[in-house]
Amino acid sequence: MDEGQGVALIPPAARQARAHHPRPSIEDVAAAAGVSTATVSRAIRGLPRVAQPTRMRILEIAQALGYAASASAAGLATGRTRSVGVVTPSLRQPAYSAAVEGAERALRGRDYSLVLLHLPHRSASPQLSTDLNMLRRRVDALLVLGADTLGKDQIKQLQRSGMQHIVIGLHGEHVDGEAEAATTAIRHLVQLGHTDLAFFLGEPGAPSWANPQARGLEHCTSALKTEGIKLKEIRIEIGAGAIRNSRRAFSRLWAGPGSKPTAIVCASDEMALGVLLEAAREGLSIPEDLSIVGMDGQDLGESLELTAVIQNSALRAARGAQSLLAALEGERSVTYSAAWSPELMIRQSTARRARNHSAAGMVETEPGRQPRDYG
Amino acid sequence: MDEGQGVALIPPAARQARAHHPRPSIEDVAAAAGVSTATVSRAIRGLPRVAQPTRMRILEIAQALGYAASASAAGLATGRTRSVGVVTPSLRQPAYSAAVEGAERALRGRDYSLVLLHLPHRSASPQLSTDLNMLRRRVDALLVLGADTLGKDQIKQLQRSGMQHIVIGLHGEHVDGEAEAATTAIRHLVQLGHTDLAFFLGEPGAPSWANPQARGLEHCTSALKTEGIKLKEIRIEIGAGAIRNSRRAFSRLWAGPGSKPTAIVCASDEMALGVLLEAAREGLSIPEDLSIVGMDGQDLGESLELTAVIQNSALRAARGAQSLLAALEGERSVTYSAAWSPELMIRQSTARRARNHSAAGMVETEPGRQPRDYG
DNA sequence: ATGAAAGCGCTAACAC
DNA sequence: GTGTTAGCGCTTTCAT
Repeated sequence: MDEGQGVALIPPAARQARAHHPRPSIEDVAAAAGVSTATVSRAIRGLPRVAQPTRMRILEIAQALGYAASASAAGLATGRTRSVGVVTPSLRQPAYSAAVEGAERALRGRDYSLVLLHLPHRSASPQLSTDLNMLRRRVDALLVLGADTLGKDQIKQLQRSGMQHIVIGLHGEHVDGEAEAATTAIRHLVQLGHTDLAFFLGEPGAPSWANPQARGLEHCTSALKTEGIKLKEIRIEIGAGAIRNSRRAFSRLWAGPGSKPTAIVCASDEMALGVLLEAAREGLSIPEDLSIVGMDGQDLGESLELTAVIQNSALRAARGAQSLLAALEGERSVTYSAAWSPELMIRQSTARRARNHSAAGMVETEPGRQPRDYG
Repeated sequence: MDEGQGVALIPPAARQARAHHPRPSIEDVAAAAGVSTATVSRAIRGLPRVAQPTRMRILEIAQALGYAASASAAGLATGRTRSVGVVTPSLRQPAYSAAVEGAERALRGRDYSLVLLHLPHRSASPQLSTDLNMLRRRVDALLVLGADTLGKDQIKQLQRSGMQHIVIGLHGEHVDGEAEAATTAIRHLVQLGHTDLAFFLGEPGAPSWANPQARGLEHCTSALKTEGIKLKEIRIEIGAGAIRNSRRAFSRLWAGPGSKPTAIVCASDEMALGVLLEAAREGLSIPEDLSIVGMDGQDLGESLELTAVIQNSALRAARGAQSLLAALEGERSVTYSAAWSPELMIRQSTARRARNHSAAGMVETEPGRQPRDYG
């Protein structure tokens, strides 16, 4: 790090220029063009009541002067900032960073800018409210990523404030996204003929998307039991330890007595990776000997060619942003919360259950099916 | 997706309220407190010339009214927006998202907000300049992530505009970050006694940090040769195909004739993962049979307990942001570019070369060393 | 098609 | 310690 004595790249002349804040104002442009500021304003924003030649001249001059309207002044005059706040609990988790990317794209496409607020812990701290409040006067609307990012009270506060907002990923009264995702994954495997499954999921109390412990899942599992399908639930620490822990859990599972599952659902791609590594070590072929379904399935899942229940959070966030903008421009209210509907992305890590699957894995490949180059 | 007919969670009453934009202004607060707006302004911003009881009263009233100063109005009055723009080429790559996180933290800690600009392709398109220009009037300073994010002309333009900015990750005249990182990694392995190395790196022309093809690296490699150390360079597609490709490359390498390297440097954690998977399949123990060094080494590398050359980009970005703020508040100029100094993070994937290491791997473990639970 | 003028909500001198 | 006042740079009627 050498910020302190970092190389100053600008020549003294430019430095001078900056020191005097020589940013041209709309008046400068108006004067240079010999018109009023009102005309310049219309011309630059592409509003109608300007003669074509006049407009051209103004645009040229503005360009030459390097003029751009001050966001503050425009904002004060119009009452709108042309920016929306995006609050996310994480930037490292692919689902969230993808969502932020999606939102950014949607917003920038409409000439809105995105103010990022990173709220790692969903606490009801006064600090948090302060941060939200700061945002409130800075942006026209709020896109909240993650159902648990804001507490109920904060959501209420938002609603009271009358600020337009959308919460992406909320599992509300009607839909439980997590359970739905888990169900989707399990259904896929059952359809492939698997009757002995393991489910690697988060510890009870784990936050957000990695924790499919909702009653929807319990419905699903009890339904399974009546069909004679075994589903062993294995709780894994999520987050940084997910890979290590799922490796360990898989080893234990495989070394243990009793029948081995022919398919595993993992609540995150990291867990799936752990299973993949350990399975490679055991000499198992994926998906011939063992089917694996991931969740979240963005970058890592894609690279690993993992069949996964994906969130397409980028698209969802983009849509959310679009709704927000539509509401802003159309004056209508969209203050609402959207539920997450997961999609199943079938890739290379699941296959129909081998007919004569032994308890220990290590079975001949189904005829006609190429072994994958998985470990 | 159901934004269109999404559940509106606010009751009609609140909806009414919003419709009338009932945001209190500073005058409302002043009136309610029986003071002037100037006093309110001072009180709220914590400026000195306000009596303690007055301040308390004002703060209370402001709180009760849900007042927060309009950023636009304040910005127009002060000439500063209290926000800085962060431009990043990516949010998915851990190094960048970590950097954004770091910057956000630093900025929010100082009550600045962060406006995000995502510029995936470093093109000289007019669109890009437009976007940059938009930002210019919206933020007080710019933090540019990535050496290649902006083209030379755009940097020049920035400099001319006099906007405060810092570029993080630039390998300038003096330091070549990539080569330095590669050198660091290689040196580590050589010190562990390895004399036969492979280097998985990006294709020529690959962007930014994953492409250590600078002349610094060539210096390093030629130096190695004179020491009798073999370094086989293997070019791998980076990005989405990195894992798959490095698996393939490793298989080929291992199946091929001749001596096998005892250590591998990977230009990204994804490549390292590919190697890890394939090594597990070959029955190799890491690091006993094979040492692996990753690069970028944030989340994935950490989870895999990979020895890696890390960028600590979060810290770097935070420092950059701090410098920017210091400059903004102190009026001094910091327009400069910072170079990246990589650090070696020694974790579990490298070990001293086994004494009687066979060409094929599969060697007894060094006495006294626990085999890792790697695949 | 263009211009004059009245703010938008806040801050910062300056006066008291 | 507190109030008065003059803008900040733009948008937006309303005239012309």
